[in-house]
Amino acid sequence: MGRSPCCSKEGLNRGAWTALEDKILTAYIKAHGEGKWRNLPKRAGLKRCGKSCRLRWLNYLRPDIKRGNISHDEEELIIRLHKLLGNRWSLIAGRLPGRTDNEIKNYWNTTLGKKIGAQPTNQSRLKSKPPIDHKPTAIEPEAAPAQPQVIRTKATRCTKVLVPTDPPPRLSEPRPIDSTTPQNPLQAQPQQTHSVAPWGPTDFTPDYGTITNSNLFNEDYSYSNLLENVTPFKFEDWASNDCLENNAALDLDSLAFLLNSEEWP
DNA sequence: AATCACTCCAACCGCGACAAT
DNA sequence: GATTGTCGCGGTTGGAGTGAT
Repeated sequence: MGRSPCCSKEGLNRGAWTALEDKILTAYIKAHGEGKWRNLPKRAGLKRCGKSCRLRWLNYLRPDIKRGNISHDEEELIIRLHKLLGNRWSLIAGRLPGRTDNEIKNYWNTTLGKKIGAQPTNQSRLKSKPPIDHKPTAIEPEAAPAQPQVIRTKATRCTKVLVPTDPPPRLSEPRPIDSTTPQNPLQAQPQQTHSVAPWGPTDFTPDYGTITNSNLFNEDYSYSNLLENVTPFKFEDWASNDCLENNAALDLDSLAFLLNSEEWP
């Protein structure tokens, strides 16, 4: 494609961030919000490139970040989601509140990859080292498939969202799934990007075609994300949360079903 | 105590996708 | 439709920390 570098690297700090830089970045984002990463360093007075600022904020400075001690539940969820999604760390991280894609990726490469006998993504560094002390664990699949089926979802950006002033009507009944509706909402749906919210102000017609595999997961203003924003849920109860009385809930139920399914790879 | 081997994780890099022009 | 700018993602690397010899 031929891209110019994201920023001139001359005169910029690199490597580990100092406490002062962290403080400046945090203060700036608290005052002005996230975004406009390219201009942020200049405005904030940081000698860093915008990308670096973004990464530092997202992976380390964000106030909602949970650090360390990945619980057994989280670990299990990561493994299941990885089976389902492959190395889509951002999507996996999206289902683990407070965890970052980088953290999950690192955790996978250093811990889980060995635990479940999968190839770490960082093969160049680990290829010469066989997994040490590889003992079966409770979460280890008995016979890992040679080629796990991975659904290649695609996260898309959705920057323009029309949010109706009225909330979507609550559905009293789940929509019957007809023969043309994929049983797996993560599968077989053409990629769609919404320029408006999936419901209309007066015409809310739930459809698996409007909640797609991508916007089910991405962090944009997707329907499911809006619901999450209204009622944040913990992943432990994400499939049973009462606030999800609509097709987003169905999608989450479907996902929960898939993750719990023995047949799913 | 010194050295080596290895692990872990923060940070960097390159690229693709999308929006704006 | 082509080009340019920006953002976000996944892969990779550097180096600090730690354990083994």
